[in-house]
Amino acid sequence: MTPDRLSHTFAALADPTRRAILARLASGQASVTELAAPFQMTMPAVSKHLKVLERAGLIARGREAQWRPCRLEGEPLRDVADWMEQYRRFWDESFDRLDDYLQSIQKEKKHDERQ
Amino acid sequence: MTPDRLSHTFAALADPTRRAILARLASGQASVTELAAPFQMTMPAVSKHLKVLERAGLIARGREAQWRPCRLEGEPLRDVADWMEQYRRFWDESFDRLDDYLQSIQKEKKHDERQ
DNA sequence: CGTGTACTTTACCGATTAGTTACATAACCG
DNA sequence: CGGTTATGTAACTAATCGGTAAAGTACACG
Repeated sequence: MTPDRLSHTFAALADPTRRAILARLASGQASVTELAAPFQMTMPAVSKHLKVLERAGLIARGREAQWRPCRLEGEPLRDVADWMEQYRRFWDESFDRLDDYLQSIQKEKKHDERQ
Repeated sequence: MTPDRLSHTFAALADPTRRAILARLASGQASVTELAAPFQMTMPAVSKHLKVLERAGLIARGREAQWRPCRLEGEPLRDVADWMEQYRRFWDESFDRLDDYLQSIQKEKKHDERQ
C-alpha cells in the first residue's frame, strides 16, 4: 500500500466513472455539474471522484465565479506509458521480431526506470 | 463500479507488490514461494495478490507436482495501451503537429481560465 | 502409511472506498 | 438584503481490500 504515484494513478483509473470523466475532459474543460450530468449518482459522489482524480494529478481545477472548471492533466499517464513499455513484448504482437526487440532495448535506455 | 476488464486490470496494477510480482515474472515463470521470497508478507497474502492478478488475466498458473508455477500474460495490457492511446496528446510532447495544435488549444483554454 | 513441502482456503480484522443524505459555503442576481 | 445556483463537507453505511493466523488440500518421498 505504498502511496507511490504510479499506484495512485492506476487506482484512479480503475473506475469506469472516473475514466468516463477523463474521456469527457479530453474534449475540453467542464464544470462539475456538466461532468455529473451523464451519471445517475449524486453530485457529492462525482465530487469525490474528482477529488481522487485531482489527488492523482490527472485533473486540475480552476475557479470562475461559482463554477469550478476541471481540465485534464495527462502528465501522470506518461509514467504509466513508461511503465508499460517494459512489458510491451508481452502484448504487442508486431514487436516480437528481433529488430523490434532490439529497438525496445534502445527505448528502455532512454526512459528512467520507475516503479 | 462495473467490473469491466479494464477496471480489473487497472485495479490489479494499482499495487506495488503486484507490480513487483509482474516485474519478476517478466524474466520467466516462477513458483509462489519464489515470488513470495522478496516480500515481508506471509504466503497467503502473496497468494491473494496472485489471485487478483489471475482474475485480471495478467498471470496464468500451471501445475507441476506440488508447485504452481506462474507466468505473465500480457494480453490485458494491450487494452490498457489502447485506452492510453486516446490520451497520448496529453502526455507525449513529441507527438505530431495536429496534436500539438490540439494541445495548444487546450493550453489557451487554461490561459483563459486564469483570468 | 506417515511426514514434509507447497500451496490454498477460511475466518477474522482494521482501513479504505463508493455511495448516500443533510448541511455548509460561496458567488451571482434582483 | 434574500434567493438561487454551483459546489464542497460531514456523517453515515455497506462493500471491498490488504493483511494476519490457523486449518485444509495435494503431492512427493521414505
